Amino acid sequence: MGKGQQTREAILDSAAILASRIGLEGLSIGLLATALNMSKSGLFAHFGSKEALQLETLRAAQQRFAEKVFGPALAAARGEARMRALFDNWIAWLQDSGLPGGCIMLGAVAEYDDRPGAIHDALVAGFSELRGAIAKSVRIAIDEGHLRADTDPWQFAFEMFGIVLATSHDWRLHGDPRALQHARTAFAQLLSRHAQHA
Amino acid sequence: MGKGQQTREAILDSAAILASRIGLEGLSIGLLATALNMSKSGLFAHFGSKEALQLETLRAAQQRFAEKVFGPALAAARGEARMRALFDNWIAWLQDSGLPGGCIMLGAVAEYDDRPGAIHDALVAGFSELRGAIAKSVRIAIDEGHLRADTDPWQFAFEMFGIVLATSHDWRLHGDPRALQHARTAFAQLLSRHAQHA
DNA sequence: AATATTATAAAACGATCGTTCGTTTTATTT
DNA sequence: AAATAAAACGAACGATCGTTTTATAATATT
Repeated sequence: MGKGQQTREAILDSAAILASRIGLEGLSIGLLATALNMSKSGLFAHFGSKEALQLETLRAAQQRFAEKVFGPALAAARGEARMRALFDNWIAWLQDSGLPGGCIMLGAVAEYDDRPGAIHDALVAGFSELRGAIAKSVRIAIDEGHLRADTDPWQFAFEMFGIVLATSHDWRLHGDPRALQHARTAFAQLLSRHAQHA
Repeated sequence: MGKGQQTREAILDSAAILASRIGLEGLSIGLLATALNMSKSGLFAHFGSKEALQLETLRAAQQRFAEKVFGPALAAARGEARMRALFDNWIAWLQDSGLPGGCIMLGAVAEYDDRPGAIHDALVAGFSELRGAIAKSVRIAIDEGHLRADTDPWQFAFEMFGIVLATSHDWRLHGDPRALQHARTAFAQLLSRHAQHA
């Protein structure tokens, strides 16, 4: 790996920390350069525009989510076990994504849900893919006979997502540790509500 | 009402529109002044600081939420009917809060959940109060014999909040109208899961 | 070791930020 | 109608924003 690629990754690591705290929009090249003991222009040259830096930061966050949450869940057995793993990993991700300011993507949604552009598009694509992957895991659980056949995968994914969002809210805004128990309880009931009983 | 109060309210109306689109932080006095055909300094004098303007904008949004969502629900009969009214009003609020950029408070949470200060405190207070009010409405429904006695009001409020958050997400980021149906289905099942059967 | 390429730096750009300062215009009250 | 207070203005402040230009230092390639 060349020197350029090396600093580029260091920049993106630092950018993720900053973006998690102040958002993708608030991410400033000046602050980022100071944090890295670099010049603004030297840093800037790596990306060519702020939007490119934001996009790369977002892309890196999406990739890390895939690695830490989705990837490990694929190691679990098809069906209910995998869904439980996915949920557990996701909740763990909320508590510690390795960043001080919480999930970059959830933060970016609030900023860019109504601002057209490349970042908006990347968010839509990412969350659509995520929701689709959840729905798919539901379908697999149905096929495996773990969930009832009349379970609506999209409805299930919607409710699961809601549990995650509420957990994130309570955990981040209120620092409420009960959120984790609430989440576990809610998901257990969501699962049992659609469970295929023998 | 004096002239000052009059323009002050016009400013806050315009500020709500801007803040809903670009966030409380992105709310700029220059843009706001331009939108109102005022001078920056003239506008600024009404509040004395940007943070004061942000706080007033937030406070106005909280008040409008109370008027449009919570207040009307109190007109419904105690218990389940009131909870349904609250939920319906809330979902309607997500679709049209009168602002082009969605709920200001939900947006502000993403910006200020980890930034200490007066805005953070106002958000914590507001959402705590909201959650407490939901829990209270659950307790009333239990007392009225509509919900089972072993229903945990906080758990219920958590799940209800999650449904709202997921609805907001799908509606705003994806513009997905199915979100409304998903929300209704989820809430109906949440209610029936805790329903006290005769 | 010499050369070509890449990476970083320094300085400056115009724009906008929140804020302050006098001053002037507009309302309100006497 | 005169006196007073409130409100809005225009200009400027220092700071920071993203970006561009020009130049130097470090790295890779031959």
